[in-house]
Amino acid sequence: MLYAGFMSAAPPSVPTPQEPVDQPELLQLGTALEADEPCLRADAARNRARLLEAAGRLVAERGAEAVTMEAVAAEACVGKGTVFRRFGDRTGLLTALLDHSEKKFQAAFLGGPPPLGPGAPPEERLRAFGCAMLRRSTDELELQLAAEPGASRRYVAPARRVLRHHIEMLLRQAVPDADCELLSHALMGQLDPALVHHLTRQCGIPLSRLEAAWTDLVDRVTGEGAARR
Amino acid sequence: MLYAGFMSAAPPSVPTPQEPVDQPELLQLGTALEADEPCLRADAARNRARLLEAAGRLVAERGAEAVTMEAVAAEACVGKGTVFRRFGDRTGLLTALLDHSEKKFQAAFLGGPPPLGPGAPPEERLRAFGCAMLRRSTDELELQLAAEPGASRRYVAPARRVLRHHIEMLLRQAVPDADCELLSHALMGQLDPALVHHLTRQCGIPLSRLEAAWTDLVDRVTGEGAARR
DNA sequence: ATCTCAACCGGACCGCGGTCCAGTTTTGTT
DNA sequence: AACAAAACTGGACCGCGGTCCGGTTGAGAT
Repeated sequence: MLYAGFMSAAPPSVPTPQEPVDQPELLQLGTALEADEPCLRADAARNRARLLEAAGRLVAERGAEAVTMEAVAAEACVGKGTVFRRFGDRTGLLTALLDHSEKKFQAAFLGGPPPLGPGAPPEERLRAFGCAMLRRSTDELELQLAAEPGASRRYVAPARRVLRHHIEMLLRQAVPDADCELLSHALMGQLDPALVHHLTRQCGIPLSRLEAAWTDLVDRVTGEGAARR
Repeated sequence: MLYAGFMSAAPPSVPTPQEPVDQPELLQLGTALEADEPCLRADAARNRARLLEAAGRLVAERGAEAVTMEAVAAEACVGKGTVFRRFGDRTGLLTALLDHSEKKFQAAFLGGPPPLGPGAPPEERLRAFGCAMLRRSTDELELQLAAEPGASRRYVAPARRVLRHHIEMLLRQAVPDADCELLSHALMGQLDPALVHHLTRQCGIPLSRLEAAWTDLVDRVTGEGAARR
């Protein structure tokens, strides 16, 4: 009765019981920090805990690459499907493993004491933020890397090396006193095809704006912009 | 020898008859541009051509994601093993597909006419280089993306978004007149865990240098460095 | 206590990337 | 022309990520 003449709106909408994958919800400043799982059934919550623990054990004992979905399932005495239902995919599982330190870090720069948290001038906060992230990266690096497929190969691709090297050379001419090798990586970041795809296709940003941002970045880095501003 | 130390430095080096995978050799300025394959046996060369052609056909007809190793092999009437022997892995195959335009691009900024090629001041060459790369990316984007596994997800990861957004906010305070959204991506590039791993673990660069480079980058971008230099 | 239904579970199943090796073809040598 | 070594070939095989679905179980309503 409820749905008399109502169905026309609903698309094909299979009776999928709504993706239950728990997103690592982006912080909720001020709310209780430990109310993680939305409203999980008892057994589901128990399995989730088991799975995370098992995954942690695996990465501790045999390295991050041993964290295979099947292995985790077996280690937790749980079906394979359960792992996927809970975490969506491998990346989701690894991300969940990182979630705790992630939240701590977010809390630190969002509400913690200066210079990381609010209260210091923005430039100083930026400097502190970068250093904090660098240190954090070196700690949980293995997981961080495993969570992103193909991450370890990215900076070894020959093509990329040539391009970066060219930027580095030009930088050496333009700003001889800088650490051009490292600086070139920052510039490369702005030209990453994946980024370009994301910005233009998914965010709808026109190419012209990307170009403008690039020239602006070059100006700032080479110090040419200082005169103009 | 060109690629010594590329693929994770062959460890125990089994009696494998030397990886015959043909690297997209990094440019050889001045040599013949069409002597691509090093010294391939006749049938091997023929199969290689067949494979590339088949792959091209597939990507043209059914998109880059249809370029499966098995599909390419079948389309070229060739065994699966042959594809892997020739190109190493999927990435290698896609890379080889991109190789032609890659070489053209390299030639353009290495030896072509200014402002891309030599002859113009470095700042101008940098600007031209970026714009050229941006345009190139938008063209062969699909392949470029497919060649790097997980590339399309990278910039959608929630954690990354939060971090980038924080940088963006700080930038807005520090340099209100800039395109902070785009600028933040460049800064993020310098903090990418994969990059940190590559620089510290594979290149042996100490963390302190990364930190120094980061603060220097912040100074340059916020214009604070101008006063200091 | 019982009923009902949505949520959950497990594991069979699929496709793909990647490896391996027995057999075949090419090339250089005598 | 005949031969041997080297290089190449193809397809069976493996492991893993991801999907699917029939059966089960927990939680609220009566």
